[in-house]
Amino acid sequence: MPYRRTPAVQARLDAQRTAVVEAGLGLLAEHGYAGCTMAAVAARAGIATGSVYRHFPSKAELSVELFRTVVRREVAAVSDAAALGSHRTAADRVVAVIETFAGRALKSPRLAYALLAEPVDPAVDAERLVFRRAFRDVFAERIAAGVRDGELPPQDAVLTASALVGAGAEALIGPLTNGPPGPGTVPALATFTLRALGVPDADHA
Amino acid sequence: MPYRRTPAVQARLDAQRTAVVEAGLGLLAEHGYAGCTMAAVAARAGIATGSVYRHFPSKAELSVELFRTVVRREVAAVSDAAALGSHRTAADRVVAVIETFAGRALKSPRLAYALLAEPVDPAVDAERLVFRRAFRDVFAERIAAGVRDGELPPQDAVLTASALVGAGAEALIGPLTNGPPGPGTVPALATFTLRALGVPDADHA
DNA sequence: GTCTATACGTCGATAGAC
DNA sequence: GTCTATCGACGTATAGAC
Repeated sequence: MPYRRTPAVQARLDAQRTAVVEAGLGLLAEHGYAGCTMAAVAARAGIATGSVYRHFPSKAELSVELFRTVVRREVAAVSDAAALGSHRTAADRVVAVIETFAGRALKSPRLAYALLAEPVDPAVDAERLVFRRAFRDVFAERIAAGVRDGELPPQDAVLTASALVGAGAEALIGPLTNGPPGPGTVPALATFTLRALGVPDADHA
Repeated sequence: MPYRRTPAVQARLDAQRTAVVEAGLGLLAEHGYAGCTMAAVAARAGIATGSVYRHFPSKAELSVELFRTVVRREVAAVSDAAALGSHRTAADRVVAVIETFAGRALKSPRLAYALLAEPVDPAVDAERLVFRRAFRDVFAERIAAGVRDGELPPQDAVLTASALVGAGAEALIGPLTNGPPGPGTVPALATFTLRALGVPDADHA
């Protein structure tokens, strides 16, 4: 009779895989990809180095999995922030996304840097493009709605959305790398966003 | 008597190195990093694959050299664009940088994509950070001047500069990847830039 | 330019599930 | 008894220090 994987074994394997991912996320948040060595991940997960390869064929694949997990979490957070409330302007919602993301980033600077800018394997780099498109879509939907309602001046919603994604990411990289971020970063970014959307300064002073 | 490298030999080596870089730049512009295999570079330079390693110890190092060469060229182009003329506003100069970069990018889409977003070796990724800082500094100088003169509303010049770098880069990635770029891209980016700087729409309608 | 340190990925041996 | 999951040390490549 051939060997069959019993539910108990499968459950243990699943738990082990989860432990690996959790360990990786912890290391990512503390030391970025630089601290995510296979040996360190294994040690934190309580298994041997070689055993990690039972779940992920290479470090690159593990890194991609970690990246995707973090991205899912962040996209959910900003989507929620954008959806909250029922009578808010489109500009308000876009700003809420920026503020939410920036706030979370500044609270977990090492993780945010890993997500946004840390030099990484090309496989993870490719995922960054996906990540940005997801964020762009969250923006574009709101901006298009604002333009339709006449709340925002005419503009190419997708282009503005892309630009805001890039602006937010790049503006955070500086504060994330150069020591402690100043307290004015998030408000400054919000002002930038409102101006870029075409909301006159008088309307948000 | 030990082997001495004669001037003639040295000259030939230098010429060969130049040929390698030129070949790499050509391939980069046509097919991005994906087309820059060591074999292809060697073939175009008219030498054997192994000979490339006489000049660059690894593909990563060659890639970094190519990246730096392109970046030098682009930074020079936008710096010139920003410096041109003697009585232009700071906002004008910032927009000129954006328009120059975007215009050049859309004329060499494959090269621009390689420069901005193509997944690459981490060593090149690290260079991207340097590249963006250089662009940021070009912006920040002009923005700070504009704020000092009262031409632009109060703002953190470095933050706005970073944001504009990210915005320009990200806004171009879409058009660069999705087939032929629409003709409205550059003007739309210019409008975004002016608004983000805090120039009222009335002043540039 | 050499040398050391670090990290990825593999492998044979062992323990344990079927 | 057979097959599999796990261990952890090893080979190899590479990067950084001196």
